[in-house]
Amino acid sequence: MLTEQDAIRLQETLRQQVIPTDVLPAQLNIVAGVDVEYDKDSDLIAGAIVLLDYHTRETLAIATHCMQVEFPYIPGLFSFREMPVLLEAWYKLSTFPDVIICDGHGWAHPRRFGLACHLGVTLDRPTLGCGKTRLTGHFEAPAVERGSLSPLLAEDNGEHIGNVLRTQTGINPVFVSAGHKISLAAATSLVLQMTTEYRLPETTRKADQYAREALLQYKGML
DNA sequence: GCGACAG
DNA sequence: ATCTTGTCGC
Repeated sequence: MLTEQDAIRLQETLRQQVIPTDVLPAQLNIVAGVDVEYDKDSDLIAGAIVLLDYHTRETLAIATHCMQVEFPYIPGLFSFREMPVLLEAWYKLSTFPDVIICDGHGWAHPRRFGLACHLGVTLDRPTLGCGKTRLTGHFEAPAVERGSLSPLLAEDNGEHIGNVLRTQTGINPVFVSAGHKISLAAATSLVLQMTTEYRLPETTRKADQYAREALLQYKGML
C-alpha cells in the first residue's frame, strides 16, 4: 500500500508536470463538477462527476462510483483519499468536459499540489480548485459585493497561490486556485460564472447531490 | 513546544 | 466528511 512518505514523493514528481497557464478550448462548452460523499458509519464513499452545459447549466451527464476508502485523511494528502473513486467514476463517462471544477484546492496547497492539480495531471485536462475553507496561505477579507476578491498569499514567500472570491454579496467567500492547464485569472472568472444563486458553483452543488444519492442507493443494495 | 490543518 | 430542522438575527 501507499505510505505517507511515498505519497509525498509522488506529489513532488507529479507537481513538476503541472501546467500553470491556459491550455483551454477557444470556446468552453462543457464544465464538470466533482465531489465525494462519505458514509457516516462505515468507510464507504461515493464519488460523482457531473457534466453541465457551460451556457445553460443544464445537466448533460452523470457518472458515480462507490467503494471503500483506503487512504486516511491527512491534510496535504487529501487527493490520495479521493482520487481513486473519482477516477473510477471518470471511466464511466462517455462524454468529456472542457474543464473540471474540484471541491478542494489546487495550487493553494502547502506543496502546491492539491486535489485539482492531481486530478488535472492524471487526466491531462484543465482543472481548478474551489474550496470552502483555507488550507494554507494568508489573506484579507474581500469586499462584501459579489465578484470582489483578494489574493491568497503563500506563508513563506508571499507567492500569489489563489484568490479569495466572494461569489454572493454578504456571503462567506470561496478559495479558488489553479489546478492544471489553467491560469488563476481564468479559474476565478469561471467559478464566478458557474455561481448563480448560491455560494458554491452549480457544478459542485450538483456533484454533491448525486454523490449523496449514489451512496444511499449503494447502501440500500447491501 | 504550540497551533493549524482542503474533505 | 458526518451530526441537521427549525429557528434566531440582520
